[in-house]
Amino acid sequence: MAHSVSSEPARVLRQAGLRVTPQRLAVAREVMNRQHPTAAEVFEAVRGQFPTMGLATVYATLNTMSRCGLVKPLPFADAVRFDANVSPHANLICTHCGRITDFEGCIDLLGQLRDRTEQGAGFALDAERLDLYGTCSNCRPQ
Amino acid sequence: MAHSVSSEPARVLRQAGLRVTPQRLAVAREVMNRQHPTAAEVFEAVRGQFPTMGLATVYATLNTMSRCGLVKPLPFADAVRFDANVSPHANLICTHCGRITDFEGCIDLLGQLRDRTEQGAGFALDAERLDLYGTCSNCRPQ
DNA sequence: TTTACTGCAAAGGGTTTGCATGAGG
DNA sequence: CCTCATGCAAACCCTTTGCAGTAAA
Repeated sequence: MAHSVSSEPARVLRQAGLRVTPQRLAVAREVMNRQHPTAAEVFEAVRGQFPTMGLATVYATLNTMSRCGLVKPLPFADAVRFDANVSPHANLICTHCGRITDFEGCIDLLGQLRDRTEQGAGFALDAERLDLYGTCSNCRPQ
Repeated sequence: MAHSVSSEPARVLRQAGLRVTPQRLAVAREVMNRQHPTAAEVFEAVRGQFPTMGLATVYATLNTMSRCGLVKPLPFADAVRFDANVSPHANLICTHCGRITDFEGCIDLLGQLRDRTEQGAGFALDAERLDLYGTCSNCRPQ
């Protein structure tokens, strides 16, 4: 890779036409490095570097990034989580430890889904949210 | 069918071990007859029959039904919607008219998903939420 | 310099809670 | 009868809004 890992968020922000502020960089870094964090979790992680930063700024940044397609908001019962992976995939949600991991091994099935809804219901598929609830490998008996 | 349509909700409630009150019957009827309503929508529909009924009672009933597996809560950005169809299916969400319709023609794909997550990530799938965003047949140009 | 982001406080809105009353089994 | 549902109001908490100050480009 030509760029350092730490420059990735800056590049992504700039490319979307957004102003690159230190606060935004921190938020972008956290949302990209963590697994589907909430705004509060990003806030907690970021306030160490910017003690004066407000939760409203975190929301503003995450909403701006959502509007630009850089992250995808996932409403859950307790709060909205933000997914930095905006390409088609499934979210594996462990009901024991709560961890959410991306699963890419089903992109072809999402393609089939597109055909099915098109032919079966005349529905033109644009995007999808696929949450799979169950038990992850760490939480299984063996 | 042996039972009248109107007795369905009562039977479902009783079978789950829940007390059958007139208010609960009304809530159960609405959530089963409507397409993924919010608590507020159920409340609006039910208050015609029970003017003294409170929104808190609607929430209490829907949460009780959720706990018993009679409905499935679907958190969205604006509010939680309740799905009376608890068997595996996809929710077709039209981004133009907002209508949400069930799509059952993908149960086999959900089965494949189970195998994929099992073999690909050691993940034991229990339940899923599949929301498909797009344009429904009514909203398409022909 | 211009435009947009930050930060703080207050408001908004969906959902829950507490408690007294009332009804189902 | 005993337990649980109802109804009302207030509280909760996540999220948004308004606005003055400030920094990116």
